[in-house]
Amino acid sequence: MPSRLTPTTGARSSASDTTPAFAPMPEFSARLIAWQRQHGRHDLPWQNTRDPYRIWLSEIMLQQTQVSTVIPYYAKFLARFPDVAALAAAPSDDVMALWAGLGYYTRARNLHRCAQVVVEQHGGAFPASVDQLAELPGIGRSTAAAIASFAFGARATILDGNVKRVLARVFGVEGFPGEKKVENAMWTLAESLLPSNASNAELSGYTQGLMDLGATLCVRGKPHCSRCPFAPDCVANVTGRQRELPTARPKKTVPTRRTWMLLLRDGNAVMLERRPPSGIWGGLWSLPEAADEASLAERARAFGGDGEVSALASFSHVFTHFKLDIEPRLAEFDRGVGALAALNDADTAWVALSDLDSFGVPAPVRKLLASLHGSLL
DNA sequence: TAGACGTGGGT
DNA sequence: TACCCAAGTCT
Repeated sequence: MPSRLTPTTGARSSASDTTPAFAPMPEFSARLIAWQRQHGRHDLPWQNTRDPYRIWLSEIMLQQTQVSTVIPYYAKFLARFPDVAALAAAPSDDVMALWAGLGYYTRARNLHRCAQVVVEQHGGAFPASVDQLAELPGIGRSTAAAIASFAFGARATILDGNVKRVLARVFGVEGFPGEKKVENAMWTLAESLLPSNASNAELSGYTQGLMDLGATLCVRGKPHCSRCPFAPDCVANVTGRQRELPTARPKKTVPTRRTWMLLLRDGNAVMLERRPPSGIWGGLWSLPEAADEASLAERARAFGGDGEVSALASFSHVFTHFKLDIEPRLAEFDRGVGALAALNDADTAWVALSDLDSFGVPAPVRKLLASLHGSLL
């Protein structure tokens, strides 16, 4: 029986609800499972295991982050924290230091908290249900489904960027998927596509297939439709609208902020300051900042310097939602290495440039310090 | 609910 | 170069 792939507009009960309902494709899951078995990815570092800890760790790292970026971090974490108990027992600063450079640092704080909750409230074993998983810090609806599916063979759908792209194209879902209304429609569609009578292994393969199809064939730029199992039925392929689906995010001009950073140096050591727990780079160690040149000089004096600062090359760092112009200023300090440690407190640390790896430092700040380290050698 | 929240890779 | 955005969650 050929399936209907066009939107059945106006099929909803409410007349004011203009969201099109999409007819399910009965053989969608079977086709996807078969494709995944033969053409999907089977050798990623977090595959070929049912260990919820390893699966959970990978899923958190993979949130908004590409596979190639995650791989080295995943290896580092697993080597240092082989199980959830080891992670739960670690000092927060160690977790942040290991996460530094991966971005979205709330994930690291939630990762640590989640490990502690699993140990203290679940006896060290991750819960098997989607609902219980979704109650844990840092685990939302999609990640809960991924963990439950991979670790326990649960019947639950993910809805990540891959799935949104696949659904938008195959079923012709219009509208920016970041918009709540569109996302809700996609959740409903994704739920309707889940296989009804599948084994645990098939359900894991189905979930992996959704990700693999989006990541390897149904890619953003130029999808490889000739190899896709859904090509004959895909709305985007049939109508040549691969470039228009999914609907792009509305353009917005990103504002620019400016900050002055104090590079207080004493010999081979620099002073780091702990950032507040929330906001950009929350909980990381960075350079002391000020909103203008004069305030920075004032801070340098407060730390015991003579107020003389020299300009280093300015640079900018682009975030998703704003651009940050950074004005680094160098101030020399001369107390001698032995006296520096006595100046440290919970939020201040004099650190040897060679020891930066043991602190969680934002990527652009790390680069700035690395260039200084290089120039001192 | 829309905005905050990083970084690096692809085009 | 500049722009887009990736295995999303939280508030």
